[in-house]
Amino acid sequence: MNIEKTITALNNPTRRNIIGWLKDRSNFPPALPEHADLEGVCVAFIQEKAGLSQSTISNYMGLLKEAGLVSSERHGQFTFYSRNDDAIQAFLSALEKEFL
Amino acid sequence: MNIEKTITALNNPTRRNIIGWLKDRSNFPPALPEHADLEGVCVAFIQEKAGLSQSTISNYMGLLKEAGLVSSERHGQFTFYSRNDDAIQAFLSALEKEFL
DNA sequence: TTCATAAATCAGAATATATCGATATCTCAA
DNA sequence: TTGAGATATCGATATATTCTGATTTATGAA
Repeated sequence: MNIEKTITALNNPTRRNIIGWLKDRSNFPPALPEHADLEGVCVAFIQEKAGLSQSTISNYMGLLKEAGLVSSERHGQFTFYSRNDDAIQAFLSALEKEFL
Repeated sequence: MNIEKTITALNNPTRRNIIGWLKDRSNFPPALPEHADLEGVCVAFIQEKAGLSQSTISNYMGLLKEAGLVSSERHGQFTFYSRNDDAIQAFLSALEKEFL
């Protein structure tokens, strides 16, 4: 848990939104039938929801992943990103410890 | 509680340290006798502890105050800053609500 | 009223972040 | 093996942040 990197990753409204959206798969279009059993959401769906360019979202997902807030799995041409609940919890605990 | 402004204020190690230091008055030199009954710590003490310039610390305290994380009281030529525990708690709760 | 001190504000240089379009890489399918 | 689609990476520009020293603005004391 790198608190510096994590705060920086979350210091952006779109990236915070992405973390929020990923709480619930139904925030995105239904997965293709062949992806029905996979965790996570592909970049294109996140991009569409965020309304920013593909390169920006790819970059954002990289930052969130670097910070440990999401994980990714590649399946074919798709990369599926999902929340890393434990890391998010750990971050909040670290903040409490530092500030309270 | 402006989560954007607050995260930005905390997205800096020195500013996070300041919030931490202000938990305990004994992190700073003893107050002058004529200030013994006042809350908070003067800018000069914070500056010395942080090891950054006066203008930087004054600016940082302004950001923290803008974000509601500290309050200030002027007494004579001195400005005393103290933690705003409620706001810090509210921020952590807001983060939890947004992310968990 | 004038001086010294504490803090705030200003102007500026260096670095980081946001965001894009273009290009490169990877993988499936024809 | 070629083409198309999904991501990732690159290069660039605009904006924001960090941090400084210099200046300005209080304020208390001589």
